[in-house]
Amino acid sequence: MRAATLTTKDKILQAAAEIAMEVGPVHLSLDAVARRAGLSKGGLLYTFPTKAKLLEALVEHHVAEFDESLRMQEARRNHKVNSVVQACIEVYRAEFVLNEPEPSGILAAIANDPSFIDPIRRYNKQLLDRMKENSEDPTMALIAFLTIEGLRSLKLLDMDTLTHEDQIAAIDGLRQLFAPCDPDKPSQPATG
Amino acid sequence: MRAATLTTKDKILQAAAEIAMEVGPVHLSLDAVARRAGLSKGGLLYTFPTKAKLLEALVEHHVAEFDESLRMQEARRNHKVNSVVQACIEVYRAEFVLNEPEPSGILAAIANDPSFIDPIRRYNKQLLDRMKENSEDPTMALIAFLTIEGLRSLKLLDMDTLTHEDQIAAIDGLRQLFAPCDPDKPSQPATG
DNA sequence: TTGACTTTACCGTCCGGACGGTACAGTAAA
DNA sequence: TTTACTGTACCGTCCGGACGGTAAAGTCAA
Repeated sequence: MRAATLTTKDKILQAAAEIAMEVGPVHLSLDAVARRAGLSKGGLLYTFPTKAKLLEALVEHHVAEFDESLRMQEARRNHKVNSVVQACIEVYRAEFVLNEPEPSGILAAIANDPSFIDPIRRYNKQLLDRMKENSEDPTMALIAFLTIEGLRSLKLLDMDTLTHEDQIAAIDGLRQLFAPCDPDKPSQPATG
Repeated sequence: MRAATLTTKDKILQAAAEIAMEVGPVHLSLDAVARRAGLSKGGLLYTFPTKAKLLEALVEHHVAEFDESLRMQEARRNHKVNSVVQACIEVYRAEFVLNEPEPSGILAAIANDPSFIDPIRRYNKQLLDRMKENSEDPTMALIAFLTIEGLRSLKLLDMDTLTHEDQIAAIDGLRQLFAPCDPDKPSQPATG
């Protein structure tokens, strides 16, 4: 487990996600992943003993990354009203601003076995509950959740339905809908 | 081409979509589809000469069905403001109320070849444009589009993140956000 | 209305290739 | 000496698709 350069595991995960997005999850072969990651098939099988383990890791990695970003955003908003929704918006916004192409590879996992989605299912359910609890208007929390889910799904499927400007407009629109309207915070925070 | 009972083509399409959702698009084999549809592999290949043609038909079918429903909903709302957004909401609502499980199979198509998504890409782009043009507030149109896209993606991935009540709440919430607030139409139409 | 022919809608078999996974010998750094 | 691989060779299975056949339904002239 090195830290300076990209871990072998990370290289493999990234390669797998890229290939899946390029040629489609069906044609995601271990041979191709190994080649793209710059190691042999033996080396790949050494790191991930089966294809299923690789796909599982893909999903785990995706959830873990999102959760980490979310908790960071939440931390700076001490459980105030709408803070979970706001944090979600900001996580998506940060991804978008950094222009992460995010070929997450979860599509590949699901395509191989629908049950790989279970962790995401659980995570999202829990996240939505927290959003609703923390919000003034549970229905608006739902809509916020779904809007972000919509944005994420478009990215997941590599759809350029929204232009860059549209995406900014959507994010800003969401932000305003859930902006803190307290007098002590007259406008949106410029924290990003 | 009979009309009384389900067409062979439709049976195949349905079988393919079902299998894809059950075992994952990767394991969608022509043999399995043929078996499920109640014919031989030869018969299947007679109807769809290649797997690609089958997947293409899956996507086409999906888009065509949605478009038909949408146009019907639009027809009863003569180009009034927000009518496109409203129509979209009602189409989703109708699907939901009828409890269509919609194993649409487009995931299978995309999984086999990402370029199969192109027709959907084009369709959605055009739809979003129409939504924005037809709406008072383009940003809110965006949010409506994304919310519905969120709902659709959850269904596409077979996610039960939202309970039945949540879905109703989300749809009703959307409806209210885009309800005609003209004096001549004081409340939501009960047309459903 | 019969016989000749075409079209439609399949069936069953087979083949080549791709893929997941195994086995194992070797190697270079730490 | 262990860890983290490389590289090669190979196995068994599955799958897409080609192909040859066939039974029934329709067409049409005599």
